[in-house]
Amino acid sequence: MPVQRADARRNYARLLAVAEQEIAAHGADASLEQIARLAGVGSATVRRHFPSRHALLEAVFRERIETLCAHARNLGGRADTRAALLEWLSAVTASAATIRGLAIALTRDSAADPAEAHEHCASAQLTEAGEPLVRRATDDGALTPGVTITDLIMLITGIALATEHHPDPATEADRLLALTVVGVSPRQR
Amino acid sequence: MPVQRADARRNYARLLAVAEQEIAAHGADASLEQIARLAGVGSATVRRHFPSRHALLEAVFRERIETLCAHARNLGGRADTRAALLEWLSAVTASAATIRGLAIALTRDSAADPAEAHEHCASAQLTEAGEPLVRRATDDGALTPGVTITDLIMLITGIALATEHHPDPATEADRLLALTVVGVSPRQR
DNA sequence: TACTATACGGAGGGCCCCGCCACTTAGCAA
DNA sequence: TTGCTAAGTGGCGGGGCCCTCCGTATAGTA
Repeated sequence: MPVQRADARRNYARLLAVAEQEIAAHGADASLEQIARLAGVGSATVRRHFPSRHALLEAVFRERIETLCAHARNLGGRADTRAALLEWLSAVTASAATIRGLAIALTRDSAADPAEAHEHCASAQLTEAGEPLVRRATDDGALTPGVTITDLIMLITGIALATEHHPDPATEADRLLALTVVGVSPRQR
Repeated sequence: MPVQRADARRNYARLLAVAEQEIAAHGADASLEQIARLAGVGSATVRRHFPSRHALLEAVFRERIETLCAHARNLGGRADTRAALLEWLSAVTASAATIRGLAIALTRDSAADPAEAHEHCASAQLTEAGEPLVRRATDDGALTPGVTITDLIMLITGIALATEHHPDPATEADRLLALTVVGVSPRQR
């Protein structure tokens, strides 16, 4: 008994590819019907493979999220825990600011259907992957006490959302992240 | 020759009142038709008074923005320039996080029709009002060099957007603002 | 009171999301 | 190879929203 029929898998793959382009072109609320049209399938098929818009976003960004998680894991052994955390935060910021729709997806799955499988949603994955970096940095005294991984991810998604309409989102987002890291107030005392 | 007919003024006022409620209830992309229905006017009338959704948002938030600008002006005389700036930033954050749709409106008018009157748009007004506070704080060495009023407003709108779906947006936003002010890295040296 | 520019509302077209259901077809078994 | 069956598909209809156009009503004036 095949888990999924061959044509279904084919359609899934085509839809994912088309969706990626459409979302890159028109943002997180690209037309699902347009995606179906470009993929050469009926609109019901989109809905069958991706029950909600959020599910589609999740699927489209899955690889990218996993790459970021892997990056975090690779940085886990670094001696300089502060540098490791900052490098990862910078990478996440770059992705969130560059890949259209990602930031919105991250904010939205915080408040999606509560019944849904929230274990594997993008923001949960990122949180889980980044947590060790934060903990190690905190233990080293390289992080302001009380700062959590959730705080950091929220700040990053916020920065990405705010810079979305900027001429050069990536640069601006990185700039704002840098400000956030050192703080707006100059180091005193 | 009256600038505007009495019935037009009446409809404008009713629409504004209804729109405020609807936007508070359903966010920045509340249905314009629903607003028209609740106000008891045709949908074309909404469009006549507010050519774009952005124009409607601008009108709805106008008073609040002006209040914030007045607040900034009142703080202009404070001796403690750092405290003055921080108080204002906190006030802006509170508004952006509390009033649904305001943050989105702020990000959107950065990238609205370029031909439109961008002189009086909400973000421009806030920028203009906050600039003196930033300048004075910078002169006092109470602000990290290079930080502009534009940066700060972008950070605040970002924080507001990211905390929108949080159970307690106001508290969370204030918390993130505090982090941003002191910086994620602890003061060193 | 009569007139006119101003403002109004509804109809119609286009696009989209969503759910339903009859039909096709992939993959298995004889 | 040939049927069989359930998984998978696509189109259709309903409802909603946005937007534009155009005939009509009315506020304000002469």
